[in-house]
Amino acid sequence: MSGKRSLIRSGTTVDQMVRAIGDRIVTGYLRPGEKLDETSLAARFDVSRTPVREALGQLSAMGLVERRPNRGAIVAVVTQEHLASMFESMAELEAICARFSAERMTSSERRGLEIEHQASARMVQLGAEEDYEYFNTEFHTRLYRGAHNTHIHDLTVMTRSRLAPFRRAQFMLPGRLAKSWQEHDLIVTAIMRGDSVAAGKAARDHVSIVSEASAVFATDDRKPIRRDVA
Amino acid sequence: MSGKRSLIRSGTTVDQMVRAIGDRIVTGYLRPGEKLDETSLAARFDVSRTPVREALGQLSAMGLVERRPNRGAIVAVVTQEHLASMFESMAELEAICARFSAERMTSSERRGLEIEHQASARMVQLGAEEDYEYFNTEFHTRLYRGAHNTHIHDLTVMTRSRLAPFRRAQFMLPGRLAKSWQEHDLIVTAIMRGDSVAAGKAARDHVSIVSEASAVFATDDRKPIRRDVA
DNA sequence: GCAGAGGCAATTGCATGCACTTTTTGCCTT
DNA sequence: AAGGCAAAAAGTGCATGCAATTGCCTCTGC
Repeated sequence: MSGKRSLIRSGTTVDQMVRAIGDRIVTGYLRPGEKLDETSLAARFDVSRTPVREALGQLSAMGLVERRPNRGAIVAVVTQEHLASMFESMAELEAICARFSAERMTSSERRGLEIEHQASARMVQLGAEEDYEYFNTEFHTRLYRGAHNTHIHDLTVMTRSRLAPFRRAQFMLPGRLAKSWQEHDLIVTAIMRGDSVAAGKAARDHVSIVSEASAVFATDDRKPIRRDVA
Repeated sequence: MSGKRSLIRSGTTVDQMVRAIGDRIVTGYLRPGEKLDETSLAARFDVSRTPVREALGQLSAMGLVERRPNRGAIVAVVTQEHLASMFESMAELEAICARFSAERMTSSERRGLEIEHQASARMVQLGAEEDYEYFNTEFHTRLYRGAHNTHIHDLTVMTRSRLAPFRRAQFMLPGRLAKSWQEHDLIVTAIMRGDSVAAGKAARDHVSIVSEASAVFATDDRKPIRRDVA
């Protein structure tokens, strides 16, 4: 290899590739269907093809990329039907997390959730979409952790990341911010009073609404797919 | 490479390795904590280290093996806590599948489920454990499919396979066969009358009981781990 | 006798090379 | 001019080789 591995953080080269490529997929920088050329990727990141290949294999196991034997890899393309199934699953998973959270969160976790949630109200007033999105992620992560079930946590995070590209622009919809906050409020309130059934229902409804909001963007099938890797 | 790839079926070599190693883990032939030596595995399957490495990477992404950078891979070792979380998740996932199945199964799917279920009664009478276990797998698979949600299906199958090593001997427990059948019967009945709530509850309870039965075997921490790969 | 340092064997991580498959391009035929 | 075929180009799949890291063993010093 020429010089020091400049960009990206530490870990083995393969891990770096998984993160680098995975991030680009999750953030929507690489679009579904886009071709992932081993040689180009290797050149782009200044490594040999071997770690790139391994990374693609792992991403394929995670469902983020699709591998066609002898025909290269592409960013996983999801059908409308599969997308719907993922959103529905997400709703159920979040419902479980919320339900468990209502039953199991420690008092300090409850406090943290409440505080963060109240703080986010400010973002709504200011219409600070980016900031709110950050809070939003935090909020949901708290629910996943609060469930005190590592496996559910993993499944949920995984599903969430696969949905990420399709949820990207949801807060652009007018009034979505305030509505989101109100939905969060229902969840928080239910969790606070330990009402697991209500918490589950509120969380499920929340995701369902996000799902519908996202469908708008999912259906506007965007331009022909072809962009440079870097 | 020396000759034709003899054993195992088709696909790329990496896929074969994933299946071969994954199967050995899922079936309990390779035990949690067991070291997975790249060179030995490569020699065992008569391939080079490259596909073995890739396979280990993918299995690691699936959670079946654990990779310690520069220190080799081992069969994923699950703590009691993580095991419990997986069983709990499994109960919830099965509950979802049963609930959706009650709502969505086509009449032909319902018919198939009922017929298969009734047929399995015979296995119980005969005490045919192996046969029943096969029917059992079929039964649950029908539930996963009946949910008509590919993502939930995938999550459930994945979780199930990770639990497989720990459920192996559950039917050895005396009377477990008959009890299992009765639990299935509750699920089937609920699905047949479209009672999604009852179906979900019955499925959750079913898994919970399996979980307890399995705990017996999970806790008897077995002999020191060291066995030949082949 | 034990703790720590140094060196050696074993194993992993990555790069490179070659064979095979797929895709493209250009020519020929109709 | 369009279709089809063939050869070449591109790209994937796997094997092999080498550098680097780890773990172990020994040897030394206390």
